[in-house]
Amino acid sequence: MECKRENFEQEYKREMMAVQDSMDVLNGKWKISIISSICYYNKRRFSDISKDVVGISNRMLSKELKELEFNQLIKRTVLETQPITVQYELTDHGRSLQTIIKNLTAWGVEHRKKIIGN
Amino acid sequence: MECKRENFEQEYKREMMAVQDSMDVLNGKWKISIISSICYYNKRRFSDISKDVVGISNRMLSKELKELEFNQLIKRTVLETQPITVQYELTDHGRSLQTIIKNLTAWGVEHRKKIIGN
DNA sequence: CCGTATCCCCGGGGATACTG
DNA sequence: CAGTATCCCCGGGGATACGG
Repeated sequence: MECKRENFEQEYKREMMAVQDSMDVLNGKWKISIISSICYYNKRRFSDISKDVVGISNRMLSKELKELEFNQLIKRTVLETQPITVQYELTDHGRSLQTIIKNLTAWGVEHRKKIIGN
Repeated sequence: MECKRENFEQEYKREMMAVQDSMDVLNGKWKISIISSICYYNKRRFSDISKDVVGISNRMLSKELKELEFNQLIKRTVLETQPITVQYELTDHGRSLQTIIKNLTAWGVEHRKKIIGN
């Protein structure tokens, strides 16, 4: 009994930590939107993402993309066109967020219905 | 064809908006952790959550709880004990985040394996 | 086209102390 | 116990301009 309680607590601590790990990667005003954009189109260029994610500045897009690349969620490819273009795509690891994004989308729709109204 | 393209774009815009709606509610350093805590225990008091969510201050906990209540994710109940205690629990709407939290937990575990190491 | 460099500001959030 | 009230600071993030 006492033992079970301890396992319960430990298991809980682990889960909390895991959730935090996820949020650390996904936090920031734009991350999820950027991933969504790339995910939706499979491959997407800097300027395209910039248009998709309404309101984001070059500075922030660049910064967020770097972090996502650092966390191995996306892959950056320079295309030797003239002028140079850069393509971003999800890695397998990044693609594994698809379920979460879908759920967030669905939940957002429900939330709007219920709370935001209209 | 042209028409299909337009539908595609429109659908995409909608999904982006929905994701943003979700993130607007869930953003902030502590929200998901707080929800996780309440979700895991079903009912949870202020001081308990304060212990669960390591590092959070009274000020922030209070603020985040208010926002969650405003967005109808949690329900606040004052118990007429001596001294007064306050109980928080998820609403149906809040509980509908359970899937997302589970996915985030699972993803966090994978991410730690893959990137953070150990 | 794809960023970087600067400058600047606001508010998220920490620390601490205090009340019903 | 469950918050408020203050004070304060840092860095997230906007705007603009510039470089390869």
